[in-house]
Amino acid sequence: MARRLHAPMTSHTEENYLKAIFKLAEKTAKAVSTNAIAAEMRTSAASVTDMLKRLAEKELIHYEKYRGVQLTEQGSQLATALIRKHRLWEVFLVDKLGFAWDEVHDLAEQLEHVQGSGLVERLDTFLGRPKFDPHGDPIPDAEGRWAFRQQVALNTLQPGDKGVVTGVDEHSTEFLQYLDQLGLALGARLELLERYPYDQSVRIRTADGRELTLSEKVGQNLYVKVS
Amino acid sequence: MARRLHAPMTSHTEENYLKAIFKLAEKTAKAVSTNAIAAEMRTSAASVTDMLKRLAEKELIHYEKYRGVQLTEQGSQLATALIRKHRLWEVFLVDKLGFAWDEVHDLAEQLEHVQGSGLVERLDTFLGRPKFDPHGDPIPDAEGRWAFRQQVALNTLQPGDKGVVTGVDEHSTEFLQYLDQLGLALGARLELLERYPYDQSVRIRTADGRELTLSEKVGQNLYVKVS
DNA sequence: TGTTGTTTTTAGGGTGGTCTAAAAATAACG
DNA sequence: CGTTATTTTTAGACCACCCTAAAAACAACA
Ligand SMILES: [Mn+2]
Ligand SMILES: [Mn+2]
Ligand SMILES: [Mn+2]
Ligand SMILES: [Mn+2]
Repeated sequence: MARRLHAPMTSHTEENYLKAIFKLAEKTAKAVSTNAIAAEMRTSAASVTDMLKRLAEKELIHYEKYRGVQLTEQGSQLATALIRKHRLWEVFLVDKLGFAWDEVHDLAEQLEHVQGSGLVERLDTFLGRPKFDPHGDPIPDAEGRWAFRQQVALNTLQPGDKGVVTGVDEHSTEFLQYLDQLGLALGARLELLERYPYDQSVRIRTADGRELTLSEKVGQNLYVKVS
Repeated sequence: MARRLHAPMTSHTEENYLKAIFKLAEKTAKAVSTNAIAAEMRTSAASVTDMLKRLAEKELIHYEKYRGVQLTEQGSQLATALIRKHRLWEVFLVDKLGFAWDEVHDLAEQLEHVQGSGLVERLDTFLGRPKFDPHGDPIPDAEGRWAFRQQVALNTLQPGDKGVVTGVDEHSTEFLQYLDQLGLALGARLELLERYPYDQSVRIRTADGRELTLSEKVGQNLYVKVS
């Protein structure tokens, strides 16, 4: 292709890989494995190896055969910028265009790759410099700094504890729509009434007085700030 | 590639070709030539021939070797939808994010390819269903219908004629910034004072009383609605 | 420590998109 | 109408990204 003139330095695909590696590195602390990336990207391990060579060539990751990968400073910055864009666009889609929180991921997945000077900062300003996206995930600022939110999984609360829903661990449409159905949106206040050790489910009361029983799965995937 | 599951039916590249063909077909009425497309896309004629085969295969164009191409109904609809998206995003960038009218083309060129059900219609609603983009170009509606605007090139006016700037034929940064410098934005009122046959330049008076002499080039590229 | 099972890489190939150079078809003109 | 100039297509190659199947490396464990 002779490296097209104004073509961006990193392709959509490369960016998606970087984001996946960043995400995996967050959870594991150790070097990220080829298989983990393949699972995250829903692609083959062979394709991943292929891409890892390219990313290493561009010095976006540290890569040693069979030893897994880590993002370089540059790669990390790129991934952070991408997450910033992704989450800002999600805020736009929900706050300005009126999409539901379970509808925006795929669109943001595309919008995050739009390149152009000033776009992100203008978008940020337009949205009122939000610190969290529609799923409660933090939005890094222009310098890559992350806001920290004091939150725990719902099923770590004890009976009598009160809290506010601040985020979700899962982002699937099924889970988010189920929460909608239960009337549990971001910001919802609740009190934990009882814990059932048998199946790790919990009983809660919402701000409007409804009592709900939530499975272990829901309790793990819902984050709350204890108040 | 085994036709990836959720991959869109048409690639970014194919969409850009369709748009280029649509644009060229508008001006020429005859079948669009390979060379014209190559020039418009800034690519080689060989690459164009290659792509024409693919587009014909997908029945987006009618293509006969050496005979040029025409969009099929389907291709035409796709191109129209793309132009709609492009221009709506331009409105967004200017009206909502505060970009200047000469800065938005490249960004819209990327944003127009974002796919997702409901996005365009929600964007349209959010923007107040605009009928024209920041350059005065008409935005087709969801059914592909175009608004018609009664406008002529500035240099067709006669002394004494008054008008309002409604659009531009050229979209280059240089031209648009020159207009900014002259204080000639969309909606600017003006009166043609005199025509100079020697070099086809014209003298005008703006709403705020300034008198300007505009070259033939500017006179050709500025559209006005006579009032 | 050798064998087995898992992970990762290589080998080989495919598609979409690009290019240059050469061949073929069409258009222009004397 | 034949020759020349132009346009268009083919030939052949390259890169990014993907795949499957086989080989190689590593990890686990008896
Ligand atoms: Mn993405
Ligand atoms: Mn999110
Ligand atoms: Mn485009
Ligand atoms: Mn425009």
